[in-house]
Amino acid sequence: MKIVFMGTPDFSVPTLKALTKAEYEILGVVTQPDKPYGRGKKVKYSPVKLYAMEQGLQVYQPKKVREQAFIDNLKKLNPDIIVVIAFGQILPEAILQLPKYGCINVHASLLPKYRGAAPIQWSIINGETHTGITTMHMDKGLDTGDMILKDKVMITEQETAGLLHDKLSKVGADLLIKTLKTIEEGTAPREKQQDEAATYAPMLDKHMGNIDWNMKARSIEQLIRGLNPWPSAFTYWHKKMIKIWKAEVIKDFNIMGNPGEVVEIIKNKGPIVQCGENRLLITELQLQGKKRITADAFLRGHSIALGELFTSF
RNA sequence: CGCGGGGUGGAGCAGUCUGGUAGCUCGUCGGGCUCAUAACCCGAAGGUCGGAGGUUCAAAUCCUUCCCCCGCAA
Repeated sequence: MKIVFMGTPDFSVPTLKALTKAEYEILGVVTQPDKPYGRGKKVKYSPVKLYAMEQGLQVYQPKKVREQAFIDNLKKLNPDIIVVIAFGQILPEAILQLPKYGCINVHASLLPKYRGAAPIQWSIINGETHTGITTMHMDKGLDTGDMILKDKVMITEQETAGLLHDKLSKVGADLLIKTLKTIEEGTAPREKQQDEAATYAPMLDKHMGNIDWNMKARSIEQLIRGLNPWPSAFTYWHKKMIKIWKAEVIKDFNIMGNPGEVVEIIKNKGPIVQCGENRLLITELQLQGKKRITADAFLRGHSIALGELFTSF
């Protein structure tokens, strides 16, 4: 089975790694073009490119995969199948139909739920108890193709998007190898998605992390975990941005003060903030320009007074 | 050369502008109080103030340079 791999971020790497370990013939690795990235605006390679180079694999970085030159190139390679995982570009029909076995995709949710760019984060933000990986035959739509295999993963109460991301990327690698085997053997299942049951997990943006203290404590806590490590949940205190990395829901339906108000300070733990429903004990945070520290450590150097407000600007 | 914040005993901060014996809140160790304590009281240890060079009678503080961490923006 001759394979072309398409992927870009960390999430894709374990799958590429699994393919190389399973000794599939990888004709080429397609990843997003190098861009200035990070502080100082330096050009950095994508994680997939770094790994591919390390393995001596041929790397392709078309600006747009729909360019004819790239498609011609792909035809010359003549792959049996194209494996796509978190690549970052939409594939045109011409590519979808090019390989004998088509293009298969590894998606980080149990389809048809959480189609789209950020399924991992949204599953936590929405308080799901489980999610998973689905492999599918790609079609024109966004994550709408016929499903092949699925693997379910539980979401724990402590789960952050980062942890779940790492778990799922490994599960995805294993599931892809299984999927390829079934395709080779001709035993691959093929199940249509029920579009009525579909939900979307749109791309995250920074503003989502701005905590609205009118929300329920539970929802805010899920938001904090779902946006950890990126783009992170934050609020403002004395005009300075503070990222909230960890918090616990404190159940008490009595309202004390306004949403966002510090209503209690627990020594050696952190401040308790009133929310729209229940309260939140902040246990780990990060002041702008500073390192991420426990709320306990924060309180040794800064004094937060009762009645102070966390605000959204 | 994208913008900006920061590196001070084990932790988190102040002090830097306006050079002059290194401070605060904790932690640690010893002692006391207490039925008891993470509470309170008394005492102690612990710092080449990120590295290098320079200015000065004197540098955490001023100048030059390097290293590292972080926020924004991408």
